Amino acid sequence: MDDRLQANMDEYLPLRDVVFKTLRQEILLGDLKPGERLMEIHLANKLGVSRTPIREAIRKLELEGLVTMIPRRGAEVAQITVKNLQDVLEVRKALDVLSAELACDRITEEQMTELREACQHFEHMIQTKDSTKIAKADVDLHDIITKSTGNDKLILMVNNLSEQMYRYRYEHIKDPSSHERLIAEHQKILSALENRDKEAAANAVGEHIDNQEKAIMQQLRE
Amino acid sequence: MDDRLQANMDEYLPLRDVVFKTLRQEILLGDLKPGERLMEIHLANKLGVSRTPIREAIRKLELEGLVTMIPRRGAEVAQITVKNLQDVLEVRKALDVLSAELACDRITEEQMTELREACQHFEHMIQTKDSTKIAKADVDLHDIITKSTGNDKLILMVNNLSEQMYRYRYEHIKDPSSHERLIAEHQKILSALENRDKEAAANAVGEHIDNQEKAIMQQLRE
DNA sequence: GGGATACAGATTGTATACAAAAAATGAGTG
DNA sequence: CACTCATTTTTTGTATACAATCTGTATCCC
Repeated sequence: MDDRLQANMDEYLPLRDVVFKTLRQEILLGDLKPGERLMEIHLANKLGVSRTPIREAIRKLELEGLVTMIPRRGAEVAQITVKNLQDVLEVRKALDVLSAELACDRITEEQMTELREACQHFEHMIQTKDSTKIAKADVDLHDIITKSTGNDKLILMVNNLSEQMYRYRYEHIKDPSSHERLIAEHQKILSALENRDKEAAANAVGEHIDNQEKAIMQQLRE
Repeated sequence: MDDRLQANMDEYLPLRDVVFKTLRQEILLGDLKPGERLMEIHLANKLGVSRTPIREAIRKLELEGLVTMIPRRGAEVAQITVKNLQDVLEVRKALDVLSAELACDRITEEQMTELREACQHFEHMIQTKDSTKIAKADVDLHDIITKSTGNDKLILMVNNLSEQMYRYRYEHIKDPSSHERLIAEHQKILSALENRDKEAAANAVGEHIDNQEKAIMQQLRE
């Protein structure tokens, strides 16, 4: 019926995973708004599947913290409070700093090259003024650093934490006044990694997150 | 108004959550061994429920990294490798250090008292030589510190990470030769928090985890 | 004997049916 | 008019049914 869901038959994906990714995307992009109820039959009809895959997807979203379960009332998109965001950012800062420190020790020359390219690519995307592209370039850049630690658990957790802030960070990136600062901060991180200077890397990443926090909090006051 | 009614209703737990907790416990305690297949009908019969709650529980365990999914073959208990444990410990160390630092700023006098009591209780439990009790006392003690940060996300993540090592830590605690060292380390952490000395606290917790890592790795070589 | 193949059983993936609870509605009463 | 209580509807929670497919085994052919 809805072949949108079975796009590539080559690689089989259970419907629950398709639904999971779809719903997560919609939440992160703000398509589904905080507090909005996720009703199973409704979603099932909308996506052209039965309730079973929907429910299994919701279980994952629940553990990821993207939806809140109310017993016998179902799921709703998690309400993100200021306190909540601060908590997430506090943890994320610690883990991103850890990433940077580990990366100093472990990043390969190949990955360094990749990182330099990603930095340049980011600057190009800034010039396009296309927020979606800028956001993607930013994510890609940070992914390279995280991946270079080789710590799978860390990669998983940092990704998860980052995702929780996508909707806000996206708005933040829209603001052109921050663009120059972002480029400078990336540059700082890059050169710290090039010198394999853990302390500098930790400081640079720390500041980067602090600024991000300020921007998000500023934006939340509206 | 009907807050009391709701409070009474809170005792209800969906079967999926019961199953989730049960399976997780069995995995963490080593009752279900790494590589073991989790077959839905079998588990459903064993726990006296249908496949539906089992499947939903497995989806959560999957996201938590406790089971691995093989498409169209089902779930199996995640194989824990040395690399895997090192990854978890690396992250955990960063978060426990963060906890200690935040606790220095935020712990209340009441919680400090609680912590002192927990320390004494731990020493008493050591004397009983009952590993289960010692393990519980140890968890309680660390929980107080984590909770005192007031960071809900941090609390959640540290708990999750700790749980991943329960099976190994338990064996570690059985070894009486480590008991004196554990007491000394707890004492060190306690006094650092008493003096609200972030650096000392961070160091003490860092060493604590390092030693734990050594013990677990030692034990894994058998 | 070795290997390909077809069939049977087991197991997951998905849909649907049924039960139980919560929310919404509406009628009756003070 | 407000308020309560019963009834209906909606929605979740759980169980079961059906379909797809993977695995193992036995058989047949070379």
